[in-house]
Amino acid sequence: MKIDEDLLFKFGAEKKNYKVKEHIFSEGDIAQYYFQIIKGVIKLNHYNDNGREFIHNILSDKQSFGDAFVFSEKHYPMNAITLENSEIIRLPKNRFIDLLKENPEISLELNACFSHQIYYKLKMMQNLASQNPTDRLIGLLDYYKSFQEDCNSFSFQVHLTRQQIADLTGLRVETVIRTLKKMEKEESIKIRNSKIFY
DNA sequence: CCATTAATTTCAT
DNA sequence: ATGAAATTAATGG
Repeated sequence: MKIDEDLLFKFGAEKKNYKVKEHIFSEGDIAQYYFQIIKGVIKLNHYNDNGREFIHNILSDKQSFGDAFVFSEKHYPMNAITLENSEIIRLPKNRFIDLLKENPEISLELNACFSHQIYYKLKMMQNLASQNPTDRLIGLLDYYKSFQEDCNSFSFQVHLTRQQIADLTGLRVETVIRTLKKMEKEESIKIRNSKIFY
């Protein structure tokens, strides 16, 4: 989701700068803001009982996060942590709801975004249930490519490290490396200087 | 350069 | 086939 920044400010949003590795919110906090990235990269993650990290999503410029939680009184089930120094706009949730009431077209657009998110979350879930590492990777790549304009094959560079891909798919980094190589051989992806194109 | 981080390989299970 | 540990490559200051 992307809302015009001036409009957000008009409704009382504030801009905040975060250093790399800072928590924007943490698991257990109550959602009180709509967040949108002006510039930077953040990850939404969770640590399981063994201390292993699972990344729900990695987001960058012009993308929002945590939006789904402002409509309920739920606690966040995950952390939001910056991966780079980032500028982020935040709008208190009641003001955000005012904004939506006065701008029904944005409200509709938000529904479209939720729809997109739910669709891919569901697909990711199905892929994660698969034993086949290739399926999990393809699912992830499709998801990231879905934000991309250009749908030509190999036109999309994946800006994720091997480790991040592993944490997003529940695979080990070695498995990711081995599977990517196999996929390159099968020509479903291209790799140039370790950069992945899909 | 040196230090840090990421990618890949090795090796044991 | 998989993952921990070791090695090698790249990135950044």
